[in-house]
Amino acid sequence: MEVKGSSNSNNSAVLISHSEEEEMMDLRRGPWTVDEDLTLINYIATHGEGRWNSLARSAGLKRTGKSCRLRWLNYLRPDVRRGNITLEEQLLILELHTRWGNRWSKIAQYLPGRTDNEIKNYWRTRVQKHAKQLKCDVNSKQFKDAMRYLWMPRLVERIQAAAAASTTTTTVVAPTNTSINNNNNNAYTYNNNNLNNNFEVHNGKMMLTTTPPPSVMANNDFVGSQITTQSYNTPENSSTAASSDSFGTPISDFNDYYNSNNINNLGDNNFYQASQTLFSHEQGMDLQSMMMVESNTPWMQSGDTSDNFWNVENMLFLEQQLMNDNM
DNA sequence: AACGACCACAACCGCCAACGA
DNA sequence: TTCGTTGGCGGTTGTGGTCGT
Repeated sequence: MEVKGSSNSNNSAVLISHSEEEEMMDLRRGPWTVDEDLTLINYIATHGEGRWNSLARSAGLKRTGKSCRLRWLNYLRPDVRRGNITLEEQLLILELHTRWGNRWSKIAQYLPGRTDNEIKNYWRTRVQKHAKQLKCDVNSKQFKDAMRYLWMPRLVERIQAAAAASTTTTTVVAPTNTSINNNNNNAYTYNNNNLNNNFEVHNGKMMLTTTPPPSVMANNDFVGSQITTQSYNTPENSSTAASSDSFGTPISDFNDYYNSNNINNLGDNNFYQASQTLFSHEQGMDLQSMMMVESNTPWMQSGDTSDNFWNVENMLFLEQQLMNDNM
């Protein structure tokens, strides 16, 4: 596995002096080297973390305390989970972002092993990209509606499908009228208002439950002896049966968003059709006009168009969803 | 093969709040 | 109360990899 940002075994981290202090101390900047990583890991294993400025000096690292802290928290910590954002995690991110906005650290608290930086990057590179493609603001109601009524049900559907493929007992319900109960630091319960099904996410794994969620470890104290090797980018937990990226990949993946049987009866539509329709609705167009506009829009005519059909029933359904949402 | 565009993500920056002297 | 230090947060940038032409 590659080591992004720290794979430079040739000590190629740039020596750049930005401030006088840095110049005096000959502080390093840029990618961390393996040696630096090992130094930091070993020092923390022995002395613990905190007091990062003095830690950096004591460890002999020519880095700012801030840089050490970030390197540790975002990359070197043993409980950092690396690899693809799973479907469950995507769902959580979407849900939590609708609640808290760009409170990345807060969101990260609910995704064990994921860092705020990782979630932030995920949001910026993938979610915002699609908002841009839809020519709307990522914080707009339209986009949030698209997430809520299109992406999230689809995510649940895919999680359900994946779960069904691996087990035959898990049942997950669409979170179209959901609430999240923060039972503890790392577990959630999605309560569907219409049905009595709950699913919970524990340590990044979604499960149907009828019992209170188990307590999840609150702290990840790192206690141990000297570490001599580092398992970079271990894909542990990074890829499950449901770990494919439902909307992180290019448009083609979106296009099949509603091509399969859909719990919300929105089948036979691709994501962009649905989204664009949603936006048109928000802008006050009538359904017939929307259909005519949509059928002539370039994005509808390009790519996977075999299933491009946005029928009145589905649009009425979506409209009903919006009305319910506004009540 | 070469090149440019795009993507993903590590790392950095600036700001701010908390805290202790 | 003031000031310096520290840690945390959200935003931004830099860079290597990938993909399409």
